[in-house]
Amino acid sequence: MEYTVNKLAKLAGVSTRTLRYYDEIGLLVPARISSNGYRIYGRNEVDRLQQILFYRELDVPLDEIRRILSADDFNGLSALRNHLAALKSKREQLDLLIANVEKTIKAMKGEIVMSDKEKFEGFLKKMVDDNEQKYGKEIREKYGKETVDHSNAKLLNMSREQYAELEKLTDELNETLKLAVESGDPGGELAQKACELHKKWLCFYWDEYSKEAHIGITQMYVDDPRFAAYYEKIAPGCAEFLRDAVAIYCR
Amino acid sequence: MEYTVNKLAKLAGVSTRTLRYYDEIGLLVPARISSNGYRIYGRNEVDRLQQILFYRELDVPLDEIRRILSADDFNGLSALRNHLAALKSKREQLDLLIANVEKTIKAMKGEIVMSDKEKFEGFLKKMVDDNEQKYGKEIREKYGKETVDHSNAKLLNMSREQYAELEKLTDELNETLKLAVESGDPGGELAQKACELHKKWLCFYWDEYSKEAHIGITQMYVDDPRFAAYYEKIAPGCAEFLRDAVAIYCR
DNA sequence: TGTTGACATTGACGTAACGTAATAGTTTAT
DNA sequence: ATAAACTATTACGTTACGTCAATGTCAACA
Repeated sequence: MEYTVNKLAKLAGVSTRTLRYYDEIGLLVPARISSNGYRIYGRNEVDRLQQILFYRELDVPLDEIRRILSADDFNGLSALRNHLAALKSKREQLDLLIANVEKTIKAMKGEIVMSDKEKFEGFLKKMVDDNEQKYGKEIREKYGKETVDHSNAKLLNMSREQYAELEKLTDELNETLKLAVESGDPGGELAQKACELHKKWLCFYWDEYSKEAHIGITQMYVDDPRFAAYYEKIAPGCAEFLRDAVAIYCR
Repeated sequence: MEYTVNKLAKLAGVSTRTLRYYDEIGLLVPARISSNGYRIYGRNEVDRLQQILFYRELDVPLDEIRRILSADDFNGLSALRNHLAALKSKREQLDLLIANVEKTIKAMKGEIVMSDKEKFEGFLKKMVDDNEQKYGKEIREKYGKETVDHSNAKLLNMSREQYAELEKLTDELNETLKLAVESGDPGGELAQKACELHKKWLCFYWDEYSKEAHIGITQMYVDDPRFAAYYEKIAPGCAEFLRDAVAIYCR
């Protein structure tokens, strides 16, 4: 049950370079180093590598894979369930693409005419789907299936102008949020402006807005490392700040 | 029907940088450059971009996409059909992965026990599938469905030792081939050795060997740019050389 | 008319996830 | 004992862009 680099590499169908790289970035560290300096992998590493490859298959960056696998609350089983859901979602997306290609073939045979927009439909849906893949399950669990489906449906039905508007709103929100965090006061003017923008932003996805849901989702931004990471990129401590600000905003 | 970078980028869901990069590498050149130096894309470019994204979706390197799209015999319709087949093949692979994950979940719940080898089954099958994706259709068309299916089935059923043997044989074949090409004589000793190795190599995939099929497939190595590229990497003019050598070998 | 803001351009350097030598020590097989 | 097959580290190359930076252009508004 002990493998050297080559053995494990062949078993898993990856290169030895890959294994050394994973060691280098601390993603998959050998169980031990033998006296001659060779990397020795054991059962645990085999399992971990399997997990890694699963996520890699989904184009999850190695950085994030490490985070996922080392999350405090990491639970192999639930991670796999999530993974399974993601795979199925990917398959649905593939089905969309396949349908699009079939449609295109028909279009080329002159049977139908496709608009420029339609030509990229598979890819647009893919974007929605990526979103779904990342956050769908959690949101679904917390806010119910209909909310999410509705949200996606809304996104798909948006016109180009609406989409542009959403993009603009997003930028404005992020900018305001950044300044607000710098100001440091969750009850301040900037922060409350950010809350309002965030509410508007949410209403792009939601059909009905409630203060409880607003508070709930900002709490989730704090709890879920994926959301947290997103907001952390805007400003340090941003998720917490937004949660606190929204708590005041909704009072 | 005319788009500037930003317009086309938003339409297709890619970045403007991507479009400028595609221009830079000659993959998607604008229809014209307006007087102010702006890139202007038209209907043709929209279609071409759609094709590009299709292939990109399949992780085909941009280099190869360009080759595919610019092949002399390129036929949009048949390319799309090929693309469709590839997508469907990808979906099948996904199904395998999904099955594997489900199995893993069961294993984690203690219902079944998986061997180390089984743990990577989805990925091994993926390799077969990649092969299939690349060459499946052409071979299928020329040699019939059963030959290919059999070939894949054989590959999947191979034991680890057999697999190692195949790898070794492949290396030996490539090495001999390289030397043979350098010698320059298709009828020479080295070349004929290479032919024999190639025959052995083929027999790893085929159930029955025939001289005609051997000659046929080496001809295809010359005709099909994808195979040609593979052999070109071993030695310049390698595909042609092998074809000529095999013609002598089978006489 | 001047200025502003949203566009466009070309460099040019950064990045992720390895591939691919080059060089050198170790183990295994004949 | 010597070759073949493995291991190691170091280091530069590659693909497909992301991300500034510096600069130019265009439409609109005060």
